[in-house]
Amino acid sequence: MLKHKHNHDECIESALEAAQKICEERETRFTPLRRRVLELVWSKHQPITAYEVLDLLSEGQKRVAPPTVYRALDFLIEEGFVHRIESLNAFVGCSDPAHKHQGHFMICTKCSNVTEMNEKSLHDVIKKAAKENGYTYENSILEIAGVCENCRN
Amino acid sequence: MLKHKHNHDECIESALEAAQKICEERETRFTPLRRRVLELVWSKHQPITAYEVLDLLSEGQKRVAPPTVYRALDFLIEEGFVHRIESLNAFVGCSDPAHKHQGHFMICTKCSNVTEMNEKSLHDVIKKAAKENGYTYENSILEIAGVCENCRN
DNA sequence: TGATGGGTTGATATTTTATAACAATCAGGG
DNA sequence: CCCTGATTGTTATAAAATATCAACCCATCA
Ligand SMILES: [Zn+2]
Ligand SMILES: [Zn+2]
Ligand SMILES: [Zn+2]
Ligand SMILES: [Zn+2]
Repeated sequence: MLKHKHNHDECIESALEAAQKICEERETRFTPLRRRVLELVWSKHQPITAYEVLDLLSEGQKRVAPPTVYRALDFLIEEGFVHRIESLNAFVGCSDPAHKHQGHFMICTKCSNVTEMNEKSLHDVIKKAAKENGYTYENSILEIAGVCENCRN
Repeated sequence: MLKHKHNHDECIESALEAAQKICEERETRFTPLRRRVLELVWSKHQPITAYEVLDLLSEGQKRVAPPTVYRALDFLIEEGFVHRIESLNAFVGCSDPAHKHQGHFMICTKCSNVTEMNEKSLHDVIKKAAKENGYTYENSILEIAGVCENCRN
């Protein structure tokens, strides 16, 4: 269950438009394939595996091969339009692609919905912890498993 | 490079003894296989993959099959003697097996050494963030990538 | 024009990581 | 000893990701 009902088509559309715009700014190539893969990642509005993307991408045409999908995903991750959820081997669209970052997520163990946290304070605490332990911070993944509000009711 | 030089044999030995003791308390079975796998996980004192464990375990005897290793690792993770590092598909011995928890790690991108953080404050901040976002906290993984003190020099 | 070169995609094969399913063995209680 | 449940062995397969090389696209410029 999604946290809030919303027009998901619009939601996808705005993600695609944002990506397009950012790529123009950065002069990187938002090719039809990359656009289509980003659309498919958003289509589920939940974590989606590379092979699920592959299946969707292959519908109504010759089956594509894994590298096609992985390369597109690599690009989208590199640009910050998609995050990889390590604990699920799955991918999810970024809720704030304008600002490059690694994602901090909460994952509902009942419904599999994922919420991205864009909280600077949390980010700062993590950076600080790294520093205190003598590490020069590069990036981090945080994946919290729990039960979401909807699923508790 | 390890942060501090130490007698690694002793280090392994004490991890094994601690595990043995905990299993006696819990009345779970610390079989020779499970003991051996835990020993191998500790032997590297760095994240080790399941198949590396498999190779080591197979030395000087008939090659064991993957399920043998994965089942032992499952047990050790369940008991809290080993953590899985999601971003590396690898496993590492827990530095504080007496208190069950999921691990929070820093991973050096130069030397691959891993430091486990057993900081309650960090744990509390993460729990708090989950609560604020409407989630009932179950557990979490945190994996910070950075450069360790040794590797900066 | 058409050669050149970088970036992208296609295609084939393989590697790496993990699990399913069932048989054999072991350890403890009656 | 026999039964039972847990553990381990064995075979096969699934799932996730990558290596490699060929084909294609397209902008630049000789
Ligand atoms: Zn994001
Ligand atoms: Zn839920
Ligand atoms: Zn630990
Ligand atoms: Zn290092």
